[in-house]
Amino acid sequence: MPEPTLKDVAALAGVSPRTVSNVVNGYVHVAAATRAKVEAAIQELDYRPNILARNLASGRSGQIAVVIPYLDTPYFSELLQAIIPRARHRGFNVLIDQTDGDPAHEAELIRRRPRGFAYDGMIFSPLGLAQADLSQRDPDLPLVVLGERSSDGEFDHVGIDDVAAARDAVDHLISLGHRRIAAIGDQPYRTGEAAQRRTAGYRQAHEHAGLPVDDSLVIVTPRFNRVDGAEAMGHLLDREDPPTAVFAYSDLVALGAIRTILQRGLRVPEDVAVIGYDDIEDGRYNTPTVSTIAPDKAGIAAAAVDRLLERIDSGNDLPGKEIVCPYRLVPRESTVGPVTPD
Amino acid sequence: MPEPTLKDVAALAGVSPRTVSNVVNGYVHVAAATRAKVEAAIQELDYRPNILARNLASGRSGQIAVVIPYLDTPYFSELLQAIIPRARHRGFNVLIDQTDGDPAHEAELIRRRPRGFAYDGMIFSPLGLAQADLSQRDPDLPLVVLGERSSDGEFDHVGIDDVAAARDAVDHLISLGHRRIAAIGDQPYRTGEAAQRRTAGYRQAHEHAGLPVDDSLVIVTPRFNRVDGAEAMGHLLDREDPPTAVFAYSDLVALGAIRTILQRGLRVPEDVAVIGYDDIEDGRYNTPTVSTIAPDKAGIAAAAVDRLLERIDSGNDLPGKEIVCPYRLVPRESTVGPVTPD
DNA sequence: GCTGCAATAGTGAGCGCTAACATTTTTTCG
DNA sequence: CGAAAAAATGTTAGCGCTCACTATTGCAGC
Repeated sequence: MPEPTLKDVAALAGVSPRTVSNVVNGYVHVAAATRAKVEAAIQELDYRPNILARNLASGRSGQIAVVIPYLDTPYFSELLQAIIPRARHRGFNVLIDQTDGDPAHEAELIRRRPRGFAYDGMIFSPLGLAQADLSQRDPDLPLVVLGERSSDGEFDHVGIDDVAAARDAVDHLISLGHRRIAAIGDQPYRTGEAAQRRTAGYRQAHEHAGLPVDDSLVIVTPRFNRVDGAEAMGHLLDREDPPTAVFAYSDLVALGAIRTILQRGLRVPEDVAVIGYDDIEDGRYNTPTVSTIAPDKAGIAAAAVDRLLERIDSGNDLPGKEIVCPYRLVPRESTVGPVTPD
Repeated sequence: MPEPTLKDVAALAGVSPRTVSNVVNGYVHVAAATRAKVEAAIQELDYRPNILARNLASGRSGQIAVVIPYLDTPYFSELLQAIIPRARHRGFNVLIDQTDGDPAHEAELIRRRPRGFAYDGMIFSPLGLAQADLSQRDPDLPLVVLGERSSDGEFDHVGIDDVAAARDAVDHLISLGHRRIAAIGDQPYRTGEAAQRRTAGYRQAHEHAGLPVDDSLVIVTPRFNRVDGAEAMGHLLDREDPPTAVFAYSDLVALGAIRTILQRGLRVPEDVAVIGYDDIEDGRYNTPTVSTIAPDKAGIAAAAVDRLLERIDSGNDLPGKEIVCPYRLVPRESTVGPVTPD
């Protein structure tokens, strides 16, 4: 037997299809008695609306795309874990697309809706694309950009104040008495805007404290992962004048750096203090636990989803909006040492 | 201006909508000249088919759901990385659903297509559900089950021979001279079928070698992660007669165990040899690198996707099929020590 | 030259729902 | 108490595509 349709329900309940549709979609102006009648019919037939038909009729797919560089990088997977329930709650399903940071792929995704995919809007966390590349986008695609850049009002953007966060991280190290502080993760090239903001914060913290910046302590890494952190830390420790503290541009970098420090028989934080960025779960369970900048991931996810749906509802004719979410500095063992819990 | 439709293209090309549809969908019987004409019109109008309309007309969503317990567990994320391109290549988009192993959620997903989601079939990797629970499924949902169980011909199942794989892992340790071998990860309860298969392999290997099994060396853990591995290893090392080798039921467990061993000042593999299961990337880059059972993830992904699409195409009236994929034993440093590359 | 079968193209009926518009019933209030 | 506003429901035309069914053409075989 074929699936029951809305018409079947209407016939059984003795009302019009329109009324059934109203009930199914929670429209307000339905008399209680009518609603009960319709719901009984729905129960009896085990009716479920055909989503495909609804999509065509409404012109909506009920899906949003979330485009991130890496699915298995903790920061992104944790962010995704926050985005999905938020979207679900609002009646939208999430399509995930991983770009590997490939600039061509990223550019293509915002330039033109790919064939065979149905989504009503996109949350996009670019990696291989510079600020400027984002203007070449499909103006009809409702878009919210995540991450470290500013939108200049051209599009919606959700993120934290990275420069301030980086400055806070380095301030924390300075306040602990450190004077030779390395930075691991700079990317002084076109698409390294995120890294450059952290470097800017690093410099600001030094300036505020009246400390000189030793440029040789700012280490460039191609990515923000464990291996990069471990290698960079190795080079730093090979120097005659190694730093006493490290600001790592991600928790993964921090974890890699800590591992190298420990492998050399040195202690964290006694010999070298380390602070990371992102507040990923691995850092919270590491030995030592990793001090970090904790962006409000739930807040970012909620803001991004809500803004995107607002934009979709509006027919995509809203001006670009800059949404700045809070972050917290979370001191843990890797900077302040073991804390005895009460 | 509204999006161009198939009709617009047909008008411009001077053919019928049907012919345009044929061209778009790569139907064979289209004269080359006609095809060229239509393609030119498509180009000119920048036409893209409306997926929503196609879905309704064809009764297909072009999407499949992949249901896994955890998105950020390396084994699953790596498997997903293999499934997605395979499905894409075949013209299907992948919807990801994470269950956290929640039995109720898992049961619900296979019992009844949730409202608001469109997919034509499901690849399902159950965690909180026992074999028996799978029979309570929606018979109309094209389903392929992944992981460690057998289907008994009731549904399609793709996996490796876990009992044999576990046996091989333990054989490997035995062949290296180990006689006291622990197993970390047993789950002797209803939903622990996967773990129980590995324990069976562990026992078989002992039997074949004529070794007695010391049941106190079979450690139960609630999950297969680093923390569980680290804790279990701690208990084992606290014993008066610690094992000289460990078969960990996942690479994460192995990584946790290795960490505990190293923290105690012992060496791997000289003091304790460790072999894992899954062949995740973390294990390949760990120090020491982790010996493991490497399931053919690409093969599993391909088999699962292909079988599911076959089932969808057939209208879901295929008998259940058991697909067994190959695996490899990969000896690395954690059992055989450093290997000098040529 | 005629039949018959491929190859090629056209016609039109939906797919099951939404939503604009229309209609009827109920409520509000001077 | 009657007019107007609000609530409740009905009517119906699509949404843009696919696909079963038809109609036309080309050409081999006799």
